[in-house]
Parts: sequence; C-alpha cells; structure tokens
Amino acid sequence: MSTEKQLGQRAQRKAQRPQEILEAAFEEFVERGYVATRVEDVASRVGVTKGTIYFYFETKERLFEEMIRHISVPFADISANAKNLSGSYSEKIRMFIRLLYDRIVMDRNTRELLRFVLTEGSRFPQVVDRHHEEFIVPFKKAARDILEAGVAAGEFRNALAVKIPDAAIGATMMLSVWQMLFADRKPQDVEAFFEAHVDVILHGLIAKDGADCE
Amino acid sequence: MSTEKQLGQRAQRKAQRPQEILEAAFEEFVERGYVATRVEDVASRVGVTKGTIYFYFETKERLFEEMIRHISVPFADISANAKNLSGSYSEKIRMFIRLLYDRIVMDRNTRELLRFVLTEGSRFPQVVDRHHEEFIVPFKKAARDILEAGVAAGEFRNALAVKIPDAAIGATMMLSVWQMLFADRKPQDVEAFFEAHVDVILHGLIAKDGADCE
Amino acid sequence: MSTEKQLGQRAQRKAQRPQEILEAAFEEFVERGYVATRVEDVASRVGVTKGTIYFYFETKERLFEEMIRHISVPFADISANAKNLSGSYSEKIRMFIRLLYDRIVMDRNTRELLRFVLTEGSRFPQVVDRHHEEFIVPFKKAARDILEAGVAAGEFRNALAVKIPDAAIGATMMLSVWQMLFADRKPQDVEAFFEAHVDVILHGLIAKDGADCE
Amino acid sequence: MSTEKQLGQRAQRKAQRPQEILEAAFEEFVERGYVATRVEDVASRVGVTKGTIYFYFETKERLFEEMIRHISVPFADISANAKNLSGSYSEKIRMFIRLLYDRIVMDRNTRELLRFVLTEGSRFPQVVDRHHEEFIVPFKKAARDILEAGVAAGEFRNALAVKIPDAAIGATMMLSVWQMLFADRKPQDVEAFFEAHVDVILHGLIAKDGADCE
DNA sequence: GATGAATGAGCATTCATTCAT
DNA sequence: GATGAATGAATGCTCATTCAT
Repeated sequence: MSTEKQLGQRAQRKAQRPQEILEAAFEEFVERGYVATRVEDVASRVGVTKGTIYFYFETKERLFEEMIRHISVPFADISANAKNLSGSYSEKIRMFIRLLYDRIVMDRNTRELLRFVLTEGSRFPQVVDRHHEEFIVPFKKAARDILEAGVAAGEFRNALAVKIPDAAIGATMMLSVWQMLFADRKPQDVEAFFEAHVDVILHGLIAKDGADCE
Repeated sequence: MSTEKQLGQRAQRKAQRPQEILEAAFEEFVERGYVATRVEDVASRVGVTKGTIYFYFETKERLFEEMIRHISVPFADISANAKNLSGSYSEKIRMFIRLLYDRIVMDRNTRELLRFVLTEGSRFPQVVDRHHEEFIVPFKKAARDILEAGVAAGEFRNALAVKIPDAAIGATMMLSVWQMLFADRKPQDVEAFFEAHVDVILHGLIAKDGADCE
Repeated sequence: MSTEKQLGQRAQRKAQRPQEILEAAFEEFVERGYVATRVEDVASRVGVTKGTIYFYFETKERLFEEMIRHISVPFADISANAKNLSGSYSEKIRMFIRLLYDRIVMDRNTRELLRFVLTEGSRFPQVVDRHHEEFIVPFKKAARDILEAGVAAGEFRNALAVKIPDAAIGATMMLSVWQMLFADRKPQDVEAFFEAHVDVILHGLIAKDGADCE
Repeated sequence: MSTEKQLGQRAQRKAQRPQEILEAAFEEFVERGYVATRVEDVASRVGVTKGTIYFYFETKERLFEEMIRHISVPFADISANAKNLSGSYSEKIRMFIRLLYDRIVMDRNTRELLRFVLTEGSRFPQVVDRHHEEFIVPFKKAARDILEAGVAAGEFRNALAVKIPDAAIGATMMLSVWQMLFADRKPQDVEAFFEAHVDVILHGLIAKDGADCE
C-alpha cells in the first residue's frame, strides 16, 4: 500500500503518458500533416525524447492511427441524443442539426478528424473506412430516421430528401469546410448560418400564397 | 502547316513540356500529397528525368503552385452563366446549383483543387487566399444575386438564407466531400442528390395545409 | 579513475566526438578544399556515417567554421613571449622571428589556416576578419614594439621599417607560401632561410667600410 | 577577297572567342573558385551559352588549365629586364624589387595566379609544377645573379642571403598576401612598404657607429 | 558554329528507427 | 522506463556534359 502511494505520482504519470503523447501528436499532426511532422516534434511537445515515443508506439504510422482513434468520438452519442429529442419534428430536426453544428463545425477535434481523413486518406485507407462506418453511416441513418418519422406523423411532406437526408442537412459541411480553411482569418457567424440553414430546409424558398412560410 | 514544320519536333516538344509536367504533377500530388510526392515521380510519369523538371520549374514548391494555377479555372464563367439563366427564379436557382454540381462535385480538377486547399493550405497560404478570392467570394455573390432578385420579383420569400446563400446551397459541399473521400469505393447518385437538394430548399420539408408544397 | 568509470565508455566517446570530427574535417578540407570535400568524407575518416556529423554540426558551413576555430591558436602567446625575450634587441628580434617561423612556417595548423583564409575567404568573410584581428594586428604590433624599443635603446637605427615592421619580417611569408605549395615535393632548408633572413635585416646587404657587418 | 571582307567581322569575332572565354573564365574562377564556378557562369559573361564553351574547350578542367596558361606571363621578362639594369648594385636590387612589386603585388593577374596555385594546386598539380619552373626558379636565379654580382663588385658583403635570395626579397610576398586577403577592405601603402623593404635589406637595422646607415 | 533541352551522377540534409547505457 | 548517439535510406537540388536541331 505504502509502495503504491510512493509510486503514486510516477505511476500516474506513466499511466497518462500514452494519452499525453496522443494529444501532442494530434496538435503536431494538425499543424504540419503526417509526413511533415517529426516524431521528435511530438516528443518535444510532451517533454520527452524520441525514444520514449517508440517505447509506447511501434512506428510513426501506429502513432498516427492511435491518435486518430483517440480523438474519434463515434457518432453513437448523437444518434442516441437524436432519439431523445422532444417537441415537434421541426423542433427535432432543428435540434439534430444543432448537434451537428456543435460537432462538425465547432468541435475542433471532429473538424480536424475530417481534415485528416481528407488529407491522409490515401495513406491510411482503414481510417477512411472506419470513418465511414462510425460517422457517416450512423449520421445518415439518424437523419433519415427523424425525417421518416416526421413524414409518418404528417408533419413533413414526403420530400425527395427523406431518402437522401444529406441533401437537407449537408450545408453543415460547407460551413465546416469554411472553418477548416479560414477559421482564423475570416470568422463565420455560425449561429446565423445555422438559423438560415434550418429555416430554408423547413420552409423552402418559394413564397406561398395565403400562408407566409416565414 | 508551314507553322508546324517551322516549329519542328523539338520546338513542339518544348512548347508542350510545361503542360505535360503540370498535368503529371497534378496526378502525382493528388495521389500522394505535396510532401510525399517526389519530383522524380513526376518526371517518371512524363517519361523524363528529374533534371528536366528542374529545367522548367525552379523548385518543387514552384511546381506545385504552377500546377494549382494550371488547374484553376476561376469561377468567372459560372457567374457569367448565372446571369444568362432564363425561366422562373426557381428554375434559375435550379440551373445555378446544377452548374455548381458540375463543377464542385463532378469536375475532378475542381474537386481536387479544393482538396489541395484543405490539405496543403498551411504550407501555401497564398493558394488559400487566391482560392477565396477567385472562387468563394464570386460564388457567394452570384448566389446572393439570384436569391435577392427572386425576392424582389416576389417569387422567393425573404428568407434568412437570402443573406447567407451558403446555407441554402451548401449541401453541394457535402456531396463534394463524399466524392473526395469515397469517389471510387462508394459511388454516389449525384442526380438524385441534386434533385433532393433543389427540392428541399425550394419547398422546405414542412407539409403545408391546403396547397401541397411538392 | 572514478571519474573515468562514472563517465562510462559512451560518455567518453561522446565528449571526444566533436574533437575527432573537427580534426578529421581539418584533414579533409586541407586535402580538397571546402567545396570539394563531402561531409561523408569527413564521416568516413572518423569512422562514422554522415548522420553522425549532422548530429554534432548543423551544416557543412558550420562544421568548417568550427574547424577553423578549433585550429586557431590566437597570436596571444607569441605576443606574450615576445615581451619576455632577453638579450640585446638584435637577439630579441632574432628570437621573435624564430617564434614566427615555428608558427607560420613549421606549424602545419597555422600554415593551413592561412591557406584556408586565402582559399575560402570569399565564402567565409568572418573568417578573414577574425584572422585579421587575432593574428595580423597583434603580430604587427608585437613586431613594431620590439623595433621601437630597439630604436629607443639606440641599438637600432630609426629605419623606415620601424613603422612598417612587415617589411622587415615579411620574408617569413615567402617561406610559408613555398611550404604551402611544395612542402612535400621541394623541401626547404628552413634553418638556413631563417638565418639568412635575420642576418640580412640586421646588417643589410651593403658592405660597410671599416667594420664588416657580418 | 570580298568574301574575306564580308566575313571579316564574324571571322574576327570567331578568332577572338577563345580569348574572350578565357578572360571571362578568369573573372569567374577568381570570384568563386574552381568548383563553385559553373560553366554556364562563364558562358553568360561572354554572352553565349554553355554549348559554345564546350565547342572550344573539352571540359571545365581544360578550360581552367588554359585560362591559367593564358594569364601566365612567364618570368622571362623580369629576368631579361634584370640584366639590363644600370647604376650601382644597390640601385639594381632596388629596381629589381620594384619590378617584383609591380608584378606580384600590383598586377592582378599575377596575384590571382598565385592564389589559384594555392587554392587549386591539389587539383591541378601540373599547374603548381609549371609555376615552379616558370616563375619561382627564374625569379630566384635572377635575384641570386644580382646579389652575387654585387658581391663580386665589392658593393655587397657576402651575406647568407646571397645564397638564399628569397630571405632578402621575400617580404614582397607578405604584402602580396595582404593584398589577396584585404585588397578591398584594408588598403596597403605599397610605396611605403616597398621603400622600407629596400631600405632594411640594404642597410640593416643595426645602428652603425660613425656612419649612420640611413 | 551555336543553342538549349535533357541527362544522371553527385551531394547536402533530414528523419524514422534502433539500441547500448 | 527513458535517453540520445548513431545509422542509413530517402530526397531536393545542382551542374558538367551531350547532342539533335
């Protein structure tokens, strides 16, 4: 017991090392990309030396893959949340898209994860595949579920987008891309974008006679 | 005819070399990214040796930048076309988005250009800036012009998206990203996506009483 | 003893490496000059590989500069010795020139240092400047000091060379140059040269009536 | 005849080409040394292209060697002049050293030739050997001839330097080296140096009683 | 004679990886 | 566990040299 206490700090440190390394790796890979990041850069950021990295991770490739895993919070939670939404289906779709914005646009990890998939995809096909299964498929399913339920409830019309929910929700991606490109230099008004997005896919652009859709 | 003879084989060759090299560079950079592409890879693809590449381009960086310039067809044409669209504003917005799909989703050059901007942006900030000026700004302007004209004509309601046209048109980007990621492995039904996209932003999702929005 | 053990083989090695490398660099640069010497040549001579050189020295330029520093034993010692000379001023000037021969003509490091200054000066202007300050200026001063003291003591006449001591001592340089050029192939009789040099500047060439100057 | 006149200019040009190239080569090799000078640099200076250089000179090595030959004006003239000197032997030695200063110190070609011998000697041993035969041996002989004649005439004492004339004349080299090193930055007073040199070797440093040697 | 496109050997430098301490 | 000296393959870039035009 006393031994445990004595070693306490060091042991904790040790247990955290892999985490620390993965987080440092994330920052470095974000800054320079896979090829241009040196293992030593990661080590310096953690405050250790190259050798230590290799003690925990076989190769630079492995380090990258594990880093990707580490920052990947599968889509499950959004799917789960999506099921618990309350209110009208319009409200539900609004909340769902809200969740997406918080993830895809606002959450740095998720945004950079997407960038990694785009930039290093050819070098790490498994990463692309995993991303497809863990994020894109569940995301599409969750979206379709809400839309279909909305149709069944008579609140939504049976629009073409019910089968292809990306067509309704996809604007999210444009904002995400703008963020990736210009995050720093040309800040976006995310809230306004979000409201405009939800508004347009719920009511459309065409002015209706009689009832104004606005 | 006489011109061809005057030029001679060698001269012809020389005139084409830069083009050939830039196209080979495009393919290689697409496949492996900037850092991982060796100048020699580009040379082999053209069927020459390293030295020849350096005869035409000072450095690898320059080669990349010139390649980007070479595949960049500024947005001007779309803006121009956008002004000549005929029919109702619903028709016009449909045609406009159609043009976008042809460019951003279907045209490989433009798609990969976007990927380069995303992947190599930190290494080539000028490329990002140029892309913003030549593509994104004109694109947003063209979109806003149509929407505002549609509102002025009374055909469109004064939706929030009129000020933020990306919110209406942005789904395009999601399809583009899907293409970048899975073009080969998970083909998309671009036509269906397009139709669903146009349908949803014109009519919205909510079922209208009395008049069915579809 | 304990120190040696504490250091360990590896530590000892490491402490000596820079020295070893600098000495190998000296030999290689002497043999081939800066441009024609390959970093790998230096490595081979030490018995390591290229990478090791770069572990200790940032660039080939730095390696050269540090090597120059390493072989440069500033002139301070000669100046110091010059002050402690005893005997008549004729004796003193004789001893002083003797010191110079030992350095400029006989000492390989100093001789090659001069050659480096001549051959690589345009590439390394700082090296030329440092050489001027550390060698040439102190050398001239020390020489002038002796000559002036000799004049003050009435032993030397107030010859023009008192203000321009190089004119009296400069023959040293010719022998040094002969050494640089033909050291191996046409050996010089340094002693005879030295004696003739001292003799001629002390007594001159002209036969004096009455007292034979010899 | 008319043909000859028509071609006149071109033919002249052609005949001068090798000369022009050699002179351009001299300037470039002086500026950068053998290895760092590119054949194309030489070509540009002449206003032609690489190929032309290779039309006249087989290789870069040959170009260098021929350039050395081109700027080498053997010592013969000095030897010849030395024989025609008039006046006392003191006068003669003065004139002889004067000739040396004009050549070794003041004449850029000769000075740079010496530098080439020093810098590229290991790469071009024939150049060193030729230099020895054409310059150094005749120079020593001419010097010894005067000194010995002066001794025979009873004007010079039979100093040690008569056998080793470099010991008397060698200060010239120190000034030459100073010129090579600092020509631009620290100008030398060549005349004063020359006078001091001649003065000291003729009269020596030691104050003679009775007759002041000055 | 002159050109300049093309070649390819050569070299400085980087960096993932190993391993003795 | 951690270090960091050492390795060596890899790659950007240069330049002497060639040769078809």
